[in-house]
Amino acid sequence: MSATTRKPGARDRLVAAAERLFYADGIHAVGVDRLCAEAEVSKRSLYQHFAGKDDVIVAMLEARGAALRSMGDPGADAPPRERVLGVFDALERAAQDDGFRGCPFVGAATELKDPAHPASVTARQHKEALTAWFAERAREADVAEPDALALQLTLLFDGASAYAVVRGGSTAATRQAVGILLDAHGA
Amino acid sequence: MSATTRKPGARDRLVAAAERLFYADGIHAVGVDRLCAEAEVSKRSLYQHFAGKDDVIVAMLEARGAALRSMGDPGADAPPRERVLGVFDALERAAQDDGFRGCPFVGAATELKDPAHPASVTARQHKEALTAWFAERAREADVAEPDALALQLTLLFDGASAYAVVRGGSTAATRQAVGILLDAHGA
DNA sequence: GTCGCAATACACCGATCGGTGTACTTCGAC
DNA sequence: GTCGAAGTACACCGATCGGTGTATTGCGAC
Repeated sequence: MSATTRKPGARDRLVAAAERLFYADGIHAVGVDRLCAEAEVSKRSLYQHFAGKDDVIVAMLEARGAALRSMGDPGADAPPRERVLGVFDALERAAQDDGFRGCPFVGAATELKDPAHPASVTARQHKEALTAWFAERAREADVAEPDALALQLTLLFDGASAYAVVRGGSTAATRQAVGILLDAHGA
Repeated sequence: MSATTRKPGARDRLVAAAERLFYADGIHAVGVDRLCAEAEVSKRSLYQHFAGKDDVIVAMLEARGAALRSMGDPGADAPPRERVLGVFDALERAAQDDGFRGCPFVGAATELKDPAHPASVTARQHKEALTAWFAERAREADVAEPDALALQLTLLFDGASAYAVVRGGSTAATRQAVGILLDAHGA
């Protein structure tokens, strides 16, 4: 028990339920009643912990972000190229699952539409963090244009996510494209 | 007035309103009341032309598809490489608009979640058509692996769309990546 | 033991959801 | 002139939406 939070409690269960339900069925499709029921938390408690549904969405994305940060990373001692490929391997693995619904951040921003929504801001920050992580690996590999390569890898990442959502599963063409870009940039 | 349709009528106005509203605010966020109001069509008429809201969604995607088919295509007499780049130029132009909300097909499939939903099927078909179009251009350019290249171009297309939605605008890295892939495949 | 906080149960709010029933108007074809 | 199809107006349905008010309970700290 930390100094700020005395109990593990209801808030965490709400966030966990939000991660599951919002991802599986969509943010608009899940009402607060169902969310509370699934979390086994009273509606009143929800509004003691959060300002409203929008606030729950943000908390859910932040929890997702923390969990996803080091998704398929083999570790800092591995060569940068392997670490980059590890991320795409993890995505490919996740995309095989029937329950895969794409990147939750892109999904939230897409469904919310409003770029000024707090959750859209969180989504933007997460994507920028992913690109920055790619750029660090590119610099470690002494790439001439690390930022351009990082952006392109992010495009492929989100493109592969969209592919999985719309068509199901994954394609070997993704990994090939990653290799081509890496080679072209001299990584 | 054609032989099949005697009047321009209410159905077209509903589809047009659906294209605008569903794209701008999201499918779940727009109710049938608002849809009818915006189309200046009575609610009763909607249910005389469509089986339900889901049916309107499908019709809206089909209309979008027909409009988008030859989006930025300079024409069949242009070299295949230019025609491919033309599509990405059109996307880049569209992404500059403040109202850009990504590919409507990916957006619909993302928001609907259910892959069995008729609209999800329509979305899948449209994406497959785009990939097939890329593959035709690749074959015209005598590429060794036309299907792989076509898939990769589709990944970049959807990745760039997601980029615009989450971060706003477009990036020059997209066009560079298209060039790299085209070169690597010998197009 | 008792105080205070976290959490609960549950009724309730106005608004909106997708969808329907019924009666009326408009208008072109014949 | 009349008939049928297309469209409109509007009330209505049960369900659900996000959110609140009120009263009660379980439980650890002191």
